[in-house]
Amino acid sequence: MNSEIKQQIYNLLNKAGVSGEIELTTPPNPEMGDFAFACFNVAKEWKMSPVEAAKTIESKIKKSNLVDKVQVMGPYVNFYLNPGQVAELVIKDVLKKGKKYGINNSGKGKKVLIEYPSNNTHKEFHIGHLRNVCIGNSLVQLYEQNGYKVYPVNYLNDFGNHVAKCLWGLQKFHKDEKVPENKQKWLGEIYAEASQKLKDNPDFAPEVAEIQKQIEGQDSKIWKLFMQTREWSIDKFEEIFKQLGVKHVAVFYEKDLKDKGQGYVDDLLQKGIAKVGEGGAIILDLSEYKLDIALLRKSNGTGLYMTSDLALAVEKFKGCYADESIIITGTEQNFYFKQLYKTLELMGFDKKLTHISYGLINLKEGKMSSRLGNVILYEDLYAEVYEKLKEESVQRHPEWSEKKIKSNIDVLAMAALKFDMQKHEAAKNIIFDIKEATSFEGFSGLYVLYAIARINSVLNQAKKLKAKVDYNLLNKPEEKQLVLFLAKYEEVVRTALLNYNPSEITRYSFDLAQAFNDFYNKHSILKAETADLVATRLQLASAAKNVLENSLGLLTIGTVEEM
RNA sequence: GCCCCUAUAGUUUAAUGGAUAGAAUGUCAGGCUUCGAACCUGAAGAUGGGAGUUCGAUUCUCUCUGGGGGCACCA
Repeated sequence: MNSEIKQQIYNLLNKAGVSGEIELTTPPNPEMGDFAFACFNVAKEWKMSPVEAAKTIESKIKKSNLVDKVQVMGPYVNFYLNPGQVAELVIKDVLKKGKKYGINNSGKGKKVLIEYPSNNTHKEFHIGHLRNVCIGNSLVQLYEQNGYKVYPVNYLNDFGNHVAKCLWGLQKFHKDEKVPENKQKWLGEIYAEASQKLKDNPDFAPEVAEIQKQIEGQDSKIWKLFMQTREWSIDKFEEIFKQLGVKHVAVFYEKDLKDKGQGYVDDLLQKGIAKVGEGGAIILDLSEYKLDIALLRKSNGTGLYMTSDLALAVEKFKGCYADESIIITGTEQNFYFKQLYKTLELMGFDKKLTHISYGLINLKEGKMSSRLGNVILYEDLYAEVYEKLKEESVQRHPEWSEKKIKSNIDVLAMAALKFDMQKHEAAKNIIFDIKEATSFEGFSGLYVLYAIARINSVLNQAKKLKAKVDYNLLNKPEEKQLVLFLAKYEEVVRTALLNYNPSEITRYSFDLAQAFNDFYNKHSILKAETADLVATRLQLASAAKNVLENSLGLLTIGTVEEM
């Protein structure tokens, strides 16, 4: 809620004898008031029943300009705000602050590294990576807009076992094939195929291990192929990142970190923290922290993900002076990251490390895995959404040029996808239904964009007229609800950042669009009864547009004039 | 086998221990000579089972059942 409103209600409660931290809630129904103070805690303090406490507060409270009425309902003290007063306060604030409305300065002077999506070369970029990027993009925005200095970085794993598998498959089954146009996709498919073959026939394992050794040893037999295929992958990723609006300030590659990581493993071994385990592998016994045993190096001497991750943690902080490093991965790596962070701690590494994880995307048909064939590739998904939107747009706007249609859909398709990826809390597994994602009805990015397009249409049709803005005219329930929604935005931004949870913004932007549509359908803006009311409602509409755009901006979703 | 996460309308989901569990979609019934119907209004529809803590539990604890993930050479 708007801090000014909050402060005024706090003051009233303080004067009525309530001390300490005050929390206000929203009553279940607007007829029961706009804000509520629950008296359970204060009742304990005053040694009376919550109902008595509420009555005591009511009798001591004085009304103000802003607060029209105070009414007790059971253990709650409910506040009714004056519609004109609250409208003036909120709308003026929104229009004055513009793009800066809703954000705060909580991050001033703080620096944060955000690492995402840290995907693998030689594999597909699928819908799970899309979810990662969407969450990462939004976190970058949330931090940046709230005053933090943000360093978005990426870590491409170009040197792991998956590369060996892919190159093995390529050499064994696709050696003389003509390389298709979409090379990255081709490599991804070969990787998936190789994984499957290896699973079906474990006898191939030594061949893959040999290739892994060749790669790590920069053997000339494989190095050229490795570097070339690596580049194919990276080029495509860069293209995708550009389209999604990701701006990494630095990219780290496992290729460059593995040796350093091996050095840290040697150190740990020398210090007696790590030891030689079964079969000669280097391990770290973390069982006293209930983290089992971490494997730092394979028995054949080659590295693992952990090996390079030790070096990455250190290298990331060089060149930027961040206080904290955030990394975004799937929840399946939760345990691994606990092990990694504990290992770093034992190494003496003392930076703040935060692991944000997001749930798996399950398809209606079953689990998503890049090892199996049932993946939805980002490119395919985008193409499908794009086509569907194009069909709709051409139908609605036959007079639009192809160029205009394209530039419009570029924005709409991205909005649809990014919104859909952030509908739910990051940590939750989600079930992805392509039909729903491409339906554009209800809880979708297009719904919000449509509300903005309608506001634009109204604003463009408004004629200059002699009229006086008078916020007291905004006395309809739908107008007041819309105003209260606008006021709530600050708090939504604050908690979304606190919980690392952009989905709170997503939901808010939809709720706000809904509140506007409700108002729009019941009351005419341009044909309102008086010129003054027209002018005032235009202000309300502008404010709604402003906050809708701000909230979508945090989700890195752009908007269109018309659609 | 051990550890972690999770269970809310037909489906996808929301709810710092607090008021009548909120949406979307689907179904049914309505609304464009009225600022853009990719919209709006209305109806029916949910907390997996059992115990416990509490004035009060979707929320905390235990247990059972179901789902997901992880657990030494994958990432």
